[in-house]
Amino acid sequence: MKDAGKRQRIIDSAIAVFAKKGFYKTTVSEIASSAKVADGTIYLYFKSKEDILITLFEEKMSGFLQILKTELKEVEDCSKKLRLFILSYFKNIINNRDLAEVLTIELRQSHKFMKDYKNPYFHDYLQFIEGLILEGQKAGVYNNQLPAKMVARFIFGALDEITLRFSLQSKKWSIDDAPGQIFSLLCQGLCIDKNSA
Amino acid sequence: MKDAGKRQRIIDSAIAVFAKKGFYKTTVSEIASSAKVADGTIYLYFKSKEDILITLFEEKMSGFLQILKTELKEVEDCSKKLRLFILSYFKNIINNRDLAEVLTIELRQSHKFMKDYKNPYFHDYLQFIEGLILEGQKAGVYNNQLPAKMVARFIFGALDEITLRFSLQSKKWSIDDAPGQIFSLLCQGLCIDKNSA
DNA sequence: CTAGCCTGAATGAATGCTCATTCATTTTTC
DNA sequence: GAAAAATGAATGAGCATTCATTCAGGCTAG
Repeated sequence: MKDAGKRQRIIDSAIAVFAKKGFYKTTVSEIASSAKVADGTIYLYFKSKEDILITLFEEKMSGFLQILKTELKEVEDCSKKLRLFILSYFKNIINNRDLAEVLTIELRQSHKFMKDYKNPYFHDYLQFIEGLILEGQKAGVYNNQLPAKMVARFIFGALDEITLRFSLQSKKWSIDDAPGQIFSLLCQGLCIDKNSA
Repeated sequence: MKDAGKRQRIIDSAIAVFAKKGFYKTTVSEIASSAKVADGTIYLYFKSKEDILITLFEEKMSGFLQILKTELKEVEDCSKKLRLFILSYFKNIINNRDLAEVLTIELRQSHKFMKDYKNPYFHDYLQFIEGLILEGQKAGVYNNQLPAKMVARFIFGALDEITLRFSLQSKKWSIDDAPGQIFSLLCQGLCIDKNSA
């Protein structure tokens, strides 16, 4: 019988190596040796190198979305939800930096390197953010002049960039403060006086 | 004498093909045939396939920054500057979608696939945004609780994501409205009432 | 109980294909 | 008619994938 633990080891090793060298520069041998497995064994568990990446996307992104949904289930107030979302996002990214790097960097080219793979999980994830915005708009708390889809992209892009580069930066801002600052920037904007713009 | 026009054609073809297939999936032959040039000719103008990409970064990013700086030179008011920046960013991205795709997607992995290439031009670009923020903070218009470096990343990430995906999206929001909406979101935030957060 | 058998997971060397790069030759330029 | 520029077929390195072989442990017949 095939070994689920071995399969997991391959995925985890792939995440680490992809994060370090990028998808194209990592060789299947490297994943194999990092997972303490023979090269050929990889192909007992996955169809191809690309299949490892796709599987990884699906399992990890849906897992992440699951966590987010669970964590926000209790909360009622939409701004509290948004704040918690940002916090949770940060926490998860920081604790899985390799994964975050693989998901976001390779995601960007996914439509190019996997013909007709549409990243349904990424789509779900964006829809989740969009849902948060729509809710706030319906409640009359968020400005409903702003298209929710666009706001969702905006938030995703901003969070993605900030968390992705967090570690590489000469820490001019602190990880503990960042989520609060981002929430404030998002909700209240950059300007001190709302009428000054 | 080497032909500057031919060199340019190679760069432009590379942008188109990289955008379509990604750096790793494009072959030098494809660039060559798209530029109507023999494979070997590429190597008279560039050291390697990677060198094409690096050159492309340097020339295009510095050119883009140049344009931005020129366009903003006249403006005094920092919020007008920010608004114009967003507008100009959109305009340039929309008119050079292939380039934008190459710069941002491949940029994300550049530190992985080119050993020790540090993207100085990207850094300059971020510094430029940071400068806009600092200026506004000094003028007392922008909230100076927010670290300018972080805000710059935030803006870059948001704009990057939105413009990058603009064309691929089922246009739920319009290209003409987007820059204004983004400016508003950035300056005044998502919430209708500043004290509701 | 146990010797022989069977199954299928695991291995890693061998295969073969895909390009980046080179370079001997041809063409253009002045 | 040199020198420079361009060509594109040939080269060979790198690497995903395959597959003949090994091995472990469970099952059966006697």
